[in-house]
Amino acid sequence: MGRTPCCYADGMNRGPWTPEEDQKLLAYSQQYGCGSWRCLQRCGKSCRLRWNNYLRPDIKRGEFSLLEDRTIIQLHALLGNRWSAIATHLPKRTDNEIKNYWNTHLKKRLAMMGIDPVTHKPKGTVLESANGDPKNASNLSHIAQWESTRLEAEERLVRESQSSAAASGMLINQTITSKLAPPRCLDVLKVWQSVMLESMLAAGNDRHGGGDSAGSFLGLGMGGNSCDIASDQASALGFLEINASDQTYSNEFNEISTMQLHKMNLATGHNVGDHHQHHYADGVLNNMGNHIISTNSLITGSNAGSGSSSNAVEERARNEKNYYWHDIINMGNY
DNA sequence: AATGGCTCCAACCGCCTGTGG
DNA sequence: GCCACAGGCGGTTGGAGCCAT
Repeated sequence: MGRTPCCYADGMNRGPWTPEEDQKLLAYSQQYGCGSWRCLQRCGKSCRLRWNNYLRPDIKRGEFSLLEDRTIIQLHALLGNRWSAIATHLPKRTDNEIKNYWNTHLKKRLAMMGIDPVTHKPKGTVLESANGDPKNASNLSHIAQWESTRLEAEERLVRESQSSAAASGMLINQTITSKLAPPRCLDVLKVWQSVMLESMLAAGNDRHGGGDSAGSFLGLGMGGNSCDIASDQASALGFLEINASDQTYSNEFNEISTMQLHKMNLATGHNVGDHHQHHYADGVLNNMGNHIISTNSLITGSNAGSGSSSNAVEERARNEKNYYWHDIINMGNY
């Protein structure tokens, strides 16, 4: 069943591209633009692939930097194998290149660290660890809740990006505009931010009404009565602020922060003072880091400070895993 | 020099979605 | 609503190049 692939049509070339074909494709794209790939003696798919992965003028080739490595790992932890989405956050890298790099390098590196490259969790410890232990089961429940929230946020992101693209006419000649435009702002962080905002608002309401909050399940440390809601908002902003140390993203972070600040003020009627931001950012990150790291420790069976482990190798492996989770949490901080 | 194993990556394949008739 | 088609995306593959034996 199914149609015969267009590449099998009579007279269509297949296989590696020749320099002559590349020249023709370049000339064609310069003359007619990108978006219609029915040219040469190649199927449109093949032309698009060749252009996007090889001929495009703004492609950066060669070794991946440490920053790029970490960004890929962190985005993969959040997005999974959604290479095109990951590629939008790595200027000048193609989804195909990132996918290849992941499969040939990063996957192995994570495996060597004892981390499952699919789930980004320590290998062979998460599922077995519940074992009826209520503490571990509770942590698994936290992970599941977080995962569920993440998926919902991603869905929302996709819907928003599709509608905004359609509204602004971006669908016309989408390929070239998306390739030549500056890197889009860190959608993942925006999603994260929105999740945190919702969590904070829920926490704020709970503070008045009592009960468990979404914020507390995320380990944001918002349960204290001494925190006011504006401070909590500032903490979310601060999360972005301190992640903006990389110059590449700092302008976008500032833009996002400003927008989010405005959004929060509108939503709550409170003003979020700048002086709050860094202070609470540290708190949020520490709380998040401690929460997930402590969760990780629990899951892997380690017990920080217990002194029960005399094995230095195991200790180092645990530390590496903790740093790994810190990297995930500090996404964009490099 | 020949050979076999391994790595890397460009290109292909199959599925899905959007669009227009 | 249905169909045909093009484009997008993620998974997979084939072959070139490298290296050890």
